[in-house]
Amino acid sequence: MKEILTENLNPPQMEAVRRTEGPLIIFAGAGTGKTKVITHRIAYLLSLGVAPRSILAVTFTNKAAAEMKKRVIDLVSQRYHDIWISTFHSFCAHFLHFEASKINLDPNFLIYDFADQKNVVKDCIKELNIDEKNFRVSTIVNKISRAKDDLKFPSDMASEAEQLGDSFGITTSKIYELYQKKLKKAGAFDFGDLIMQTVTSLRQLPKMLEYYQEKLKYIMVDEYQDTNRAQYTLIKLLAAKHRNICVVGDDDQSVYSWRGADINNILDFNKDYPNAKSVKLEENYRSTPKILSTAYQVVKHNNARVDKQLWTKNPNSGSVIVLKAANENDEATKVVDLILLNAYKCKLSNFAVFYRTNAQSRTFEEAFRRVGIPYAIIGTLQFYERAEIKDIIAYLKLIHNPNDNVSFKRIINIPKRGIGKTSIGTLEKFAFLKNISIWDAIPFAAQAGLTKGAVNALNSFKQFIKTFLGSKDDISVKIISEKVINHSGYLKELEIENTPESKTKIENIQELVSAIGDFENRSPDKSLAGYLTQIALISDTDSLDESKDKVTLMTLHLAKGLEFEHVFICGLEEGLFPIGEYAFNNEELEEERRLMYVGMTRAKKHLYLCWAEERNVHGKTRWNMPSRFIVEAGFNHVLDETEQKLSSNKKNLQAKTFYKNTDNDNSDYNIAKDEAFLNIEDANPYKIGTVVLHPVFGKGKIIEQSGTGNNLKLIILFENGQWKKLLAKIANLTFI
DNA sequence: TAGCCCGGCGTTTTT
DNA sequence: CGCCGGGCTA
Repeated sequence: MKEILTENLNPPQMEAVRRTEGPLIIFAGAGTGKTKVITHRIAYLLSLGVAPRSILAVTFTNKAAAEMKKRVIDLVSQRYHDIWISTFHSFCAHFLHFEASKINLDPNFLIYDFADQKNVVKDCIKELNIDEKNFRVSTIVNKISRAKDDLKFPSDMASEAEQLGDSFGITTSKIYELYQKKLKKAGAFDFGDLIMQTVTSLRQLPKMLEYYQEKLKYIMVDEYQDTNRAQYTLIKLLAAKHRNICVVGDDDQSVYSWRGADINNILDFNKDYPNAKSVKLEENYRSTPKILSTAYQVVKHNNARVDKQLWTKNPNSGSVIVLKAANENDEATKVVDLILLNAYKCKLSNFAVFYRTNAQSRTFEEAFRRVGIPYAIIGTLQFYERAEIKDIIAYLKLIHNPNDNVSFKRIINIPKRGIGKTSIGTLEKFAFLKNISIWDAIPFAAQAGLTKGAVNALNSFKQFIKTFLGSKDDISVKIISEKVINHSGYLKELEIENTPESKTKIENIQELVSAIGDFENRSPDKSLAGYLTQIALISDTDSLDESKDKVTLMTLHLAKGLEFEHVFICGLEEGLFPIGEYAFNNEELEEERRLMYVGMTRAKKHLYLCWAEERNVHGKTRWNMPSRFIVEAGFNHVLDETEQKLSSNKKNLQAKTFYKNTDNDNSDYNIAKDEAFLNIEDANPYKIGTVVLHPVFGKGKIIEQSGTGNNLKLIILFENGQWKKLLAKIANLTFI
């Protein structure tokens, strides 16, 4: 058994599997068989006689957890199904649920998602009379979430802000404090709370901590580079006794710092565990040598990284190509053309288009529609984020817990019951003063001054919800949901609307009902509470349905972990990718670069780097320089040629559409002539060579101009070596 | 109360 | 340009 488990592994993989005792860090580069190592390691532990219940493996996504579970079970036998393989969040949710009585908690807690959080923060801002203009709701939610990622309580945020004299932080800490009170009242945790509360409880209850430390003898963490402070602390606490902690990750693929992930957790692993063994998996089974070396050229520009270089036995075929477009439509057209050119030899599901921002997807969507190529946009609006789904879920949440004000407010007037903003505002204020939930305030609606119509509507709504309250634990979630949909008037309103949109909504609701049916067939805990917990923790990024033959479109962030024959990385322009208007700080730039690296290493055979000279952003045209990442990838001539073109200013300078990096296929794709830069003589003060002062970028020299009048565009080389394309009219330049 | 209009704003989002 | 949210009006 032990031999069988390790015989298909390469030497470092084998070492990683066999090193079961003591701290171990596995640097697992893209496509190096990371999941294989983790699953084999679990199987190997079991073969050594380790009890399944002593093993904990944590991942970030449900998809990864499911995949891991499946592969472990494939390797060993079914009877080992009770190994704890789950996401951080579901581990903590289970922990809190299980230990609820010991930590003085209602085990039926709700889990609030981002939208719920925003609603609560909105209420807090109103209640505290804070000027909404200066405190944007999503900014506050993010700040609160970051604080939780760092295990900071409102008081911590307050004292930190006071020390810095940061008035924004002080106000945010007040919002945070009230926010926590509201969540507590509603019996809800947000995602950050799940982790933070678990850590806090374990810290406060040494006996309980000891129990878990003893129980979980072997701990594995996947995607360790993406852990935040709270997750890091959780693992450190749990592993402190046996110290059999194995972390797997790739610092080069750390792209979530903006969500609290700290790349130093992986880079400093050896500081936390000085005797840690380190294994590097560098043999790549996915990509061609060309792709790997090109990706390495880019990522090696980063300083904050452990040096490692992927290599492969794969044959040197395929290509890495730069694709230059005149504008975003041209970019999409060229991508579509190339897919059509190559589609005869492979399936559409072998193609993926990556972009930095969701807004870029529209152009591609239009282009794909135009030629009738099936496509799937991943991640724009997830199933459980759709309004109609959230509405039905809100009904279920309210049935589960009528004190859930967020859900109450969401559906009180959906379908329309004639209870508008004013009524609900009045009732809410009343509830607030009496320190009760809105639900409990309904009997006082008339007293609170609501109109007769509103009072009646509220009462019949209450009656409707009440019909479920007594029996919610006895009838199935599916039946509850069907009753809600049919008897609340929700479905009827959609049917009457009878638009394409409303029809889609009805379909989605039907899909939800069948998903609930699935839940009841699968889940051991079939209660309404169990269902709500489950859906709160799942997203459907795994809705990537590989059975359908479609081109995949997604942001680079979502691409991590996936692979495709043909990968198009689009919008490779300064300011878009790397993103940002002004100069980066180096950390941010390095993260952008890692994102580029992630994108590039998704490609198995063909990698296309696309950029457009001109792009419509927020309704305005922007002129972009090619991304430094294209240059770093070794295509210096893209920049050289652009600069040359800018400085020589010759009409009809010939520009090759593709800059080939291999001698292989696609050489038949034709070269487009480019006339983007015309030589316009024009009486204006912005002569080429003039030195100007820009309020943000400082001193610079005009090296190019195009357009006339209001449309006069200048390309200015600034002192720090950056060049920017600016519209003369709005650039606010002064002559010096 | 509900629907319309206008102004502001505009990365990425595993749970 | 297109979305969202707030405020105004029928």
